[in-house]
Amino acid sequence: MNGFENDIFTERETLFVEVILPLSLAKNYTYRVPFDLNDQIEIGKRVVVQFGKHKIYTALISGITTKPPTIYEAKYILDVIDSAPSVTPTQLKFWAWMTDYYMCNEGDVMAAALPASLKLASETILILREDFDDHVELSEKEQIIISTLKKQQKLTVNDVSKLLGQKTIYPIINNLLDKELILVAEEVIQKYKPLMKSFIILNEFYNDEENLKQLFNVLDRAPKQLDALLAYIKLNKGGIPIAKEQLLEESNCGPAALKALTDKDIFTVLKRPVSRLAAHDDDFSVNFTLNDGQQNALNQINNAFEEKDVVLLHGVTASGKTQVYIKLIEEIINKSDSQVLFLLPEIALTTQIVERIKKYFGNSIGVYHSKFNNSERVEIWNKVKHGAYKVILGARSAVFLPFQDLKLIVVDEEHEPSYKQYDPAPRYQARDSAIYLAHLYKAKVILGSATPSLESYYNALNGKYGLVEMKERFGGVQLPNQQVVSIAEETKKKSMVSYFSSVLIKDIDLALSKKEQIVLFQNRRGYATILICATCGYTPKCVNCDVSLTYHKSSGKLHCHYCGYLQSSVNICPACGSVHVEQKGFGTERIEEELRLLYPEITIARLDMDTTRTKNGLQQILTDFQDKKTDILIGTQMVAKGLDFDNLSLIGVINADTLLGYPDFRAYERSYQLLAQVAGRAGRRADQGNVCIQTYDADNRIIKQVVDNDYLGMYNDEIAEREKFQYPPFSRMIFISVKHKDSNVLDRAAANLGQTLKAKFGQRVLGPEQPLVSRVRNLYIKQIIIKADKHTAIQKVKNVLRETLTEFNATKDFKSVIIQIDVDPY
DNA sequence: AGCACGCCGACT
DNA sequence: GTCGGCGTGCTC
Repeated sequence: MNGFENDIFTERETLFVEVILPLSLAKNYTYRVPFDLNDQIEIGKRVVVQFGKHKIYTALISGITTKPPTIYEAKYILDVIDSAPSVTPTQLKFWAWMTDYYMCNEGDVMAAALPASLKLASETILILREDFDDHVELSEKEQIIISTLKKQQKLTVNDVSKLLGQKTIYPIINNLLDKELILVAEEVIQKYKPLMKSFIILNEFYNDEENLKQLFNVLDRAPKQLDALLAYIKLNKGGIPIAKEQLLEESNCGPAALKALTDKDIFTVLKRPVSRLAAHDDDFSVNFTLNDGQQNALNQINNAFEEKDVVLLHGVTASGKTQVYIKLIEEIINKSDSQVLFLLPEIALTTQIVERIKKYFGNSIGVYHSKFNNSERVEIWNKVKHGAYKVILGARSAVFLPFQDLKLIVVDEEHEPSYKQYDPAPRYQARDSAIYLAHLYKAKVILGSATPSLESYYNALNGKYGLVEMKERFGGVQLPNQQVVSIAEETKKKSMVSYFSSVLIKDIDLALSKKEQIVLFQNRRGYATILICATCGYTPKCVNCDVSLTYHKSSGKLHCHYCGYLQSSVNICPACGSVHVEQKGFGTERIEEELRLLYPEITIARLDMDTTRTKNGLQQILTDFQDKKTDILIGTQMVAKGLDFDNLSLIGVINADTLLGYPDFRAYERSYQLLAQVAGRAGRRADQGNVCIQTYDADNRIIKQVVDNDYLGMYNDEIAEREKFQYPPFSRMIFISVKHKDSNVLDRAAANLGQTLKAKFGQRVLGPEQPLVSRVRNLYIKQIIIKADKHTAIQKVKNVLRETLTEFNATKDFKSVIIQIDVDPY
């Protein structure tokens, strides 16, 4: 073969691409490239492929090869969507790492990483054939479908299912296809549509002054149209089209006048895509100076970055960590044209801190979190990709953005549990993932917290991370005065009024008399009242899950907090017929009610999952509190995070025991963090604030440590416990959840898997054990834990585990057993 | 994920 | 018998 022939051969070479589908599939799939798309193929570009008989998906090219697959015939890709890769090679590396580290599928990561609008999917639709024969005999159901199609020309598969009220519909659809009455098509839903707005421009003809003068004369008798024209001339800057809204606002004419002018060809209307994202002010300016403590911290951070890639900034509440971050960010983006990622817990992103940072960085800042809709997310994605955003404030999913030149990642409140995604896969820790991401970009990471996670502090003390401490509160703000009230004692003295101790009541009265605001904290996620029959002890339970239902006053119904099951409340015990059905336990809703009885004239608001479900719910509650429309705010964990109010002087913790009693090795650490955080909200500016902690366990060391502000004491106690029982950071944990709808099958499966794993890892395997809630959504659950020794290569453990699970799932009896893996489950 | 195929109980 | 639900396997 000579070179010539070879050249021709390469030109017509058949290419195959390996693609990632946004589905939870164990492997990637190979498609064949039609010749005419050969030169468009590039890793990171999105392609349209058919997967299965009906569905069309957006897939991502992850590899290119010329070797055809041997055991099957590859399908052709249908199209290439992108002209330039949507996903960068660095992102793909990050995805691969996440897939491997968190033991999930690449498709899981893709599904989580790409904004929904970048993933098109198809929907099967039915349409009536033009040549269809009206005389064919039809069954009743077929009749329904056909007559509906005559009325509305297309139906989705889902519509048909609803129309007939049954799940199995494909046989019916197939019959209709056979009878040549309908066609099915795949309609690809293009999810991202740029937002189009109307712009107005004056016909060129009137650029000539003489013509314009004439126009004025003509319009003399149409004052509204004249107004519109004058407004146009006023706004006009060198013939750039003017937004219709702006023109309407400036003139006092209505749309009718504009329409008249357009009809006369004096104005032309142009449709143009505009950004959905609100524009901010001009360029940024960081115009404050750090105090000595902050400047010192900044210098130390910069010094530490010389040797370490990660620095932990441990600063007490109100020490002004944010100012330090801002200076640090400013230095970075001034020095080079690079990017900074600023991670925050979800909840903090809707509050003041964002406004504060926006103030400094203006237009070059982007915000990314779950409350944004899809189209907004794509716009942010693109702006990050093109480098228009220098600073990105985001919740955990912001680690997936297509950064160009990332130089720094700030992880604020690094101890926050919300950095961990629990469901669905990828079950990733955004803080830990950010550290790997930074490594890929050769960027630095700063972890900040007033109460660092034990892992991070341990890493810092052991030299893996740099450590910078800020011990002074900003502007000499005093620590709040914290008091612990024993509920047990007050109950004995009969001085409790409902859930409130005499001490707390006194504090509330005092604050109210001074017109200061109050936050009451109750760590029960919104709802907690369960019903119990006083006669027989019966408690209504969820039909799908092994949990008691909780009573919601607002809906008057019983809710399952795990699967969303709803049923009406009971007045008569279904088990024994007794009418003595009582409420037990208390959540924020109950506290609110009791408080209203005590303080009927006071404005009370509630902040929890129930009241913040809507897009603006949270913001509204916070704004009202800020504007002092609310006197008392009752809330769950949410109140602990990122809130910063001038006039807040009292924080009451209704019951600290619910935190401490949690059966988890991290319960004490979490309790400390939460209580310290809550306390830190009191009196950030004004005089010394007050914190009142009610508890049955007044001697608990964690409560003492919170009151004494003794982080180090807490750390030392806890780290000793962790070492003793070989919990992280002295080991690595992998949780394996085994689920099945049959509890007997589950028991055997879990026991079998536990045994197999014990044979390979010995003592490091714990369980199978029954979790707290042993049935969710009709699936029984057991848990196996692997505590991998810190010194053994975790990679090896994972490899063995992977093999074991593949083998396990191939076992005949256990095929339908669902296995979920959670690496670093905290 | 979502569809086909095959098995099995319930209902005409 | 037949219809429809449900479990299982497969998709390049």
